[in-house]
Amino acid sequence: MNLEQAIKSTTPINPHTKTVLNIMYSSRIVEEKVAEILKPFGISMQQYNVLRILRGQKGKPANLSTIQERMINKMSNTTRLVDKLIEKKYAERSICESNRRKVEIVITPDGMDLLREIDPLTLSNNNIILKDFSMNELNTLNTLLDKLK
Amino acid sequence: MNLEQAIKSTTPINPHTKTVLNIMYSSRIVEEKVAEILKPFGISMQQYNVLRILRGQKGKPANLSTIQERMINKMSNTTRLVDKLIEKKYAERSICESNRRKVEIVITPDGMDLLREIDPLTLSNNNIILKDFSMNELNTLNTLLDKLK
DNA sequence: GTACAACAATTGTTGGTACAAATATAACTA
DNA sequence: TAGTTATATTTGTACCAACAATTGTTGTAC
Repeated sequence: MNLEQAIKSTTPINPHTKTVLNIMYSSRIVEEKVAEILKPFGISMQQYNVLRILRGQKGKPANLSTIQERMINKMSNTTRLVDKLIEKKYAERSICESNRRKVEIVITPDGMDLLREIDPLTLSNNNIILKDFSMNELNTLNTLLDKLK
Repeated sequence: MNLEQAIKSTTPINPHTKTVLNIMYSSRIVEEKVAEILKPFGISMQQYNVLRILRGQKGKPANLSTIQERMINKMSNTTRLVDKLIEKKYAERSICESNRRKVEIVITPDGMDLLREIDPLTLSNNNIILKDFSMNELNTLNTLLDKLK
C-alpha cells in the first residue's frame, strides 16, 4: 500500500513532503507493533529503551545524561521514566559520591530477567515487520535514513 | 551519521532491529523540525494535520471517523484535538442532522488563513530536510517504506 | 413496539512529551 | 574565599497518546 492510500489522500503530494509524511507514518506503524508486544509486561517503549541502555552499561552505573543521549526519543523526561522503572523494581538510583549533582542508575536482576523475557519477542517482531525486505533493501533503507542525521 | 553513532551504541545491532530503530529515530528527527516550525503558531503537528484534512474536504463537512482514518497518527484522540481547534476558532462543529450520532466539522476562514501562512514554511522545511536526496533516492525511500504497510 | 446490538462520539484516567523554572552541586575567577 | 557561571537533575505545567468505559443514537429482530 502506498502513502496516499494509507492516508486516503485525493490530491497528489509533492515528493519531499510525501517522504516526510511517509517516514512519520511508517514510524507509527512500527511503534504500534512494538507497543503491543510490551503491553502485557506493563512497560512502555521508552521504559524498555532505557532498560536496554542500562543493561548495555554492563554493570557500570549510568547517569541521566548518558541515558538521554542514547535514547531514541531524546526529548522525553528521563527523570520520570527512571522513576517508573524504580517503582517497578527494574532499576535502582543512587547519588554519585564523586559528583553529587549526578545520579547513578543501575538495572536490577528483576530488570535483567524482564529483558531476557522480552528480547526474543521484539527480535522476532522486528523480523516479521521486515520479512518482505531483502538484506540489500534493508541496507539501502538504512543508508538512506542515515542521510537525514 | 549512522544509527549506531546517533544512539552511541557500542555493540553491533542486527539488520532488522537496526532498521526498525532507524525508522523510529528518523521520524523523531523530522518531527522535531516540524514542531519547531509550528510552535510560533501555537498548534501541534496533529492539529495541523487535522486542519489540512478539513481543508481537503473542500467545503464538505468531515465527521470524526473520516478525520481519524486520514490522520498520520490514527490513535490520537480526535475529539480533543478538534476541541483545541474550535477553541482557537480554526474549526467549527455541529451535529449531523441526518444522523445525530455524527458530528460535522468544518474549517473556518481563520483556519484557512492559518494554513496559507504555514504551508510555505512546512513545504520549504521538507525540502531542506531532504535537500541531499536525489529524486531517485526519494522514490526508493518511499517505495521501501510503502512495503511496511 | 420493545429489547438488543451496532455505531459515533465523548469522557475519564494514566503515562509520555515538551519545555520552562527551580534546586543543588561543582568549577572558575577575581 | 566570595561571587559568578556552568552542570546535572528535579519539579511544574500544559498538552498529547493510548485505551477503557460511558453516553446517546440508530438499526434490527422478534
